Amino acid sequence: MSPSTRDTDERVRGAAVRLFAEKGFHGTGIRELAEAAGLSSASLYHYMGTKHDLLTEIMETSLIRLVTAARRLVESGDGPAETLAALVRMHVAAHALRQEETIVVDNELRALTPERRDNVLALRDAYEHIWREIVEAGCAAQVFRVPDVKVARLALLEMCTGVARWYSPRGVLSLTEIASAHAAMALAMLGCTTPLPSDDYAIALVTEIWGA
Amino acid sequence: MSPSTRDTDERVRGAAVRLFAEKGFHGTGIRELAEAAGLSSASLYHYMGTKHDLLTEIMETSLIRLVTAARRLVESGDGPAETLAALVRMHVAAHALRQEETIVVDNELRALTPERRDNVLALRDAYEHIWREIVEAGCAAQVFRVPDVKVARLALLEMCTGVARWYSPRGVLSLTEIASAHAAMALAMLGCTTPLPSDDYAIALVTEIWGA
Amino acid sequence: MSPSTRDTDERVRGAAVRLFAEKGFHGTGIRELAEAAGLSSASLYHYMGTKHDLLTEIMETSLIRLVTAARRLVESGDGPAETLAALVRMHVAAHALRQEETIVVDNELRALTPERRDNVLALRDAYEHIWREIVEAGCAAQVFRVPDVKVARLALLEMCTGVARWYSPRGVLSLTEIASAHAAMALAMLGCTTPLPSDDYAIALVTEIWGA
Amino acid sequence: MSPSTRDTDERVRGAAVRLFAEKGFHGTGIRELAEAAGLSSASLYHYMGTKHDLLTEIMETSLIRLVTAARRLVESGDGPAETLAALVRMHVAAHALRQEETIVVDNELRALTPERRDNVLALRDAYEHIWREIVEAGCAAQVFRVPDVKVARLALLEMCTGVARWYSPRGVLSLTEIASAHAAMALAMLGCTTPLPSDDYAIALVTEIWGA
DNA sequence: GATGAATGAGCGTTCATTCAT
DNA sequence: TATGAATGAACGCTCATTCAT
Repeated sequence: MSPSTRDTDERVRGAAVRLFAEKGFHGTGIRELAEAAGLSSASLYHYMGTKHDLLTEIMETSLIRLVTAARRLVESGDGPAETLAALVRMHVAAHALRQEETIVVDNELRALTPERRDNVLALRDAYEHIWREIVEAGCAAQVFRVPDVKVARLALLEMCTGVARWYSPRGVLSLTEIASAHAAMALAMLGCTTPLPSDDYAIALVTEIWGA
Repeated sequence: MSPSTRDTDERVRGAAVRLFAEKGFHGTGIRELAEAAGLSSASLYHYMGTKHDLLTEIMETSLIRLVTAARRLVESGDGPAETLAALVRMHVAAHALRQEETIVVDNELRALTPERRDNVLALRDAYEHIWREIVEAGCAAQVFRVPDVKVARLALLEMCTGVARWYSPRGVLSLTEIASAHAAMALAMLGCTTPLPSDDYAIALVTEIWGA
Repeated sequence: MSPSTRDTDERVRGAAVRLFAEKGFHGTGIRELAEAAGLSSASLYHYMGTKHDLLTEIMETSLIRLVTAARRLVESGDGPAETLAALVRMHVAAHALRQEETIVVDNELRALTPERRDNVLALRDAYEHIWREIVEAGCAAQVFRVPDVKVARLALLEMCTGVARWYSPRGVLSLTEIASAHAAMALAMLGCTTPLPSDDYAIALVTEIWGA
Repeated sequence: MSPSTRDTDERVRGAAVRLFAEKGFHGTGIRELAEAAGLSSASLYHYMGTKHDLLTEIMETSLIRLVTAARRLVESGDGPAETLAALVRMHVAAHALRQEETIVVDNELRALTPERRDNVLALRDAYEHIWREIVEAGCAAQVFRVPDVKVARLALLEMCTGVARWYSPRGVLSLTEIASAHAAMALAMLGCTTPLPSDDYAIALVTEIWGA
């Protein structure tokens, strides 16, 4: 596979991510995608299977990276509070830096065929499972105090995922500031008032795993 | 207009809300919509303008109701903490009880033509403006303490809106419990530790405005 | 049949004539027709059979009137030149005063089903037969001198029929002047230089047969 | 563009000209057109823009050719009588040899959108302007004597255009004979008795400009 | 590797017409 | 007499995909 082939592969993938995020899977036509990738619609099929395959690949890659990052943080984590803060920072950074991919993951589950949806859902469940264990561990250790463990976890994830829906790289706050604010609010939500030192490791992990 | 006409109107609207929420606007075909409403695709056009008109109406109605409810709560609110808790309860209740409509509002902005999107965005901005004023008032009065006012407001809304994405009427927690948990977490996020009495007024308001 | 029924009948017919002339039979929708007649599309069907029936009736009525008028002129005619001039005046007057109906007759033959087209063609042939007999009689009597009898007849009719395509009641020339000019040119075309007195009988006949 | 592409282009155009002439623009369906061109309805769209675009192109091409031919004749014309005879021969030949295209031009103006109609009308006006100048020049030079200049011009054009409505290549008269008959009648109509030599240049010009 | 040509299926929408009220 | 409601069929057009070159 020549370098230019890989370039084209990435142009196609990039165009798909952008368009699927902007217009949705069903709202994006194959010709539109081809034009955005600088190819004819027939040529597109040298670089992908079907439109559905492309979507599936995007979603799976994105979720695998999230799971990978989360596992790394959990393995090297100190206590529940520190680990949860790291997860929040990582999740926020990923949803800000890879806004389009994560939006696709969040919005286009419904566009998948049942079989493929199951695969993707398994990945998403694996990711959420990591969060659940931390939240539950923190509650068990009475580091966290919440009205309801499950509701807290879901609310936490929705809050952090939402960053992808409003983040702009041109905003006044830096990504580090936004991530720290979320970490602080997350711990506050969980009734944990211990102040934590700022730490950019989780953000660095995102850039490592997703690429520059 | 006979009663059966209004019934059919509502069947069409109901089918649209359900399908648009489930499959997305672009993922829902006119014939599918017609079948769900128990009509031929031609008959559908007695009860709606275009498919776009139907989407627009759904989104606008939903947002107008949210704005109406929010204004009522703000007008009758005591202080920032009490008002914010009421807003949270109302928003959560609306997103749980009217899950499908609110999902459509959240996901299908991009399916609107620019002109109509502007209208809908103006409504959404009006709604968010109400939240902003409460959050800012609470911060000014030092009832709330947050890392960043804007980030806090956005995170809060994402957290509460997210209920529409996971709520199930068959869950173990009652809606009141979920709403209260969110109110408590919201205030915790905002650094406000004063305990608030539970209050079902905001939820009752939702059922009043949206109908049983 | 009440007077108002006849009024409505005529409103429907009038709207059809106008719209079929302006937009063509296939270019005119039944709802458009209903709106122009001030009725709902369902009510339209109290005043007509099908859209095709309406077209057929318009065309047949128009051609029957042309045949009637032509026969009256031929029966009371003096010689070929006088009779031909009268036919020209009548034809021009009918195509100016009943511009829309005659345009429909000329343009919409193709929209008829074969069976109905045959009926209408028989009427048209009857009308053209009258012209043919006059032209041929004039040639036989050496009152007319033309390069080719058939070509002359066809050219004559096209010239006179064309009036419906350009006549405007707001033009500077009166209908009498236009009719006389055509009569003069027709005779000139036929190589007949005898000057003829102007005579408004043929025009009066048109207003008599077609109504005011 | 391969030869077969051009062939298909012409098959599509040819089918459109034939069907639009026979059944009218609104009376011709896309599937009917596709079948006549030997393609699927989807493939049709490789060879045309919209159905309207196709109609517009047919009408504009036809009118541009008429204008081109007329200008060539006027530039090389001797006097008003000779030039007018040449115009008549050319117009008649074009309307006989390109019967279908000219019928489309004459009948389908109303099917165009206002903007496109304006373009086409400008071309038609340019063509009619050429005729007007010749008729007026002949009248000014007292070569022609007519009841009314404008009426004469309109009648002349209608007579000659009408050829498209009745000409058949299987008729007993040759095209040259028909064209000459019209030239003679036209001059007679205009009160011009000078006999003119027959001349096939105008007809040759038509076959040159329109193709064999 | 790249694409013009091709298409069956389906899109959202409108058609002329019928019928119960 | 009048019309809302209803529909099967068709409208013009685009879809994702394939394949020969």
